[in-house]
Amino acid sequence: MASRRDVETGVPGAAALRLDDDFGFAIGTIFRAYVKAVEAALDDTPGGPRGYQVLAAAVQGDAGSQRSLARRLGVDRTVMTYLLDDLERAGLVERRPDPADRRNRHIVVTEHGREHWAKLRSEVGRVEHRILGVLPDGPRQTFRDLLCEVAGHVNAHDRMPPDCQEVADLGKSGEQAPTPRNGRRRSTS
Amino acid sequence: MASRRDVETGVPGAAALRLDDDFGFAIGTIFRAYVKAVEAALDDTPGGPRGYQVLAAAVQGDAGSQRSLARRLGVDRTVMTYLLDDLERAGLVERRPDPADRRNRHIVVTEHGREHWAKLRSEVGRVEHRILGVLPDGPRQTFRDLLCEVAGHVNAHDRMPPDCQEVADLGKSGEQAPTPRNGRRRSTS
DNA sequence: TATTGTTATACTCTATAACTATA
DNA sequence: TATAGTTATAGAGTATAACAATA
Repeated sequence: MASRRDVETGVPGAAALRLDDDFGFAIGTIFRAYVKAVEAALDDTPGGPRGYQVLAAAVQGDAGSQRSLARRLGVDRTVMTYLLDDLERAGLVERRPDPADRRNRHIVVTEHGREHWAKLRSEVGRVEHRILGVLPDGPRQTFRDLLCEVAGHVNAHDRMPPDCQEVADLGKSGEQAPTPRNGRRRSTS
Repeated sequence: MASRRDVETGVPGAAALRLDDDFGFAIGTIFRAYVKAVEAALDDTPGGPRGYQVLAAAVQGDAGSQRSLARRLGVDRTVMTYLLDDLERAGLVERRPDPADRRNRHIVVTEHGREHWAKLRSEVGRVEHRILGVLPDGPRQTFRDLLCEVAGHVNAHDRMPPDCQEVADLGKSGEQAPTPRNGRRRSTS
């Protein structure tokens, strides 16, 4: 049960004293480096990484309505509107009104969007390959599998799958937490 | 060399079609969930996760000057000023002028800061433990080790260690990339 | 002149709250 | 009344540039 670090900290899996062994710092470092590199690769894509994910969902064909897609991607529905405005203006996706419920709008890729995504996909893949390049083949695949397993679990608990949505109501109100804590305002001019 | 997915994509380690197997989505999901939970745990700590990391460095005793610490944490030096303003006002750290070079200011913990950090440390550890809770002990430690290995590599390549800083000049100018790409401005009113 | 730290300003991103239309 | 989508406004976070003190 106890890992090697527990002797030091007394807490299972506690944050380490050394920065290069801190979980939060490690995942933050990787995430920022990945986002930065992907943003560079997605320079000509509206919405950057977000737009790419929307495009990916649309290519897959199961993007669904704006609302459900926004929930799945963890963004606010208003952000999704802006995102789709940009993607639609670039001719990558289209908003298609749902005949069954005319309040909904389904997101579908255009042919151009499909081609564009195919190109982006390989570029993004190269970024991932570069970031994970330190690890040998075996450990890299292990790491990837574990990462996806953890993410899947987090996703299932934090933001319920779009199907069993009604179970999620446990005091948490809307889409995202406000989190204003950094009260920095000195300049009153 | 080729993983199971390469057959589909043609690119080693390429982003997957399915969202739950996408590297970027996975690490983004974990990172956001972690930050959100940590922010909740660090509600009474100025600067949130950033402030916690500054505090950790100060407790460790090798925080150094504001500049070097900012570089190590990957934040702008102006942000570091605001961060330290808040932490100092809360009585957690102190700015101590460096006798050797009076431009520098060394960051040191107060006794209160040390006690506060000890409490935060265990709370943050619990968050990590909860996020990684799906994985059995063995795989969890494996995942942690691989994560830190990748992060260490990324850190060494992306932002050179504070010592051999002069090697880093390869066209990249300052601290952080601007990255304005999301040209969304419709309201001209 | 270069660098550390500070301050002020502008801009980007996001949240919130209206509003419209459908149900 | 409730929901999907849109729009406008306000706030938080960050970058940029100017500045002061020191080297």
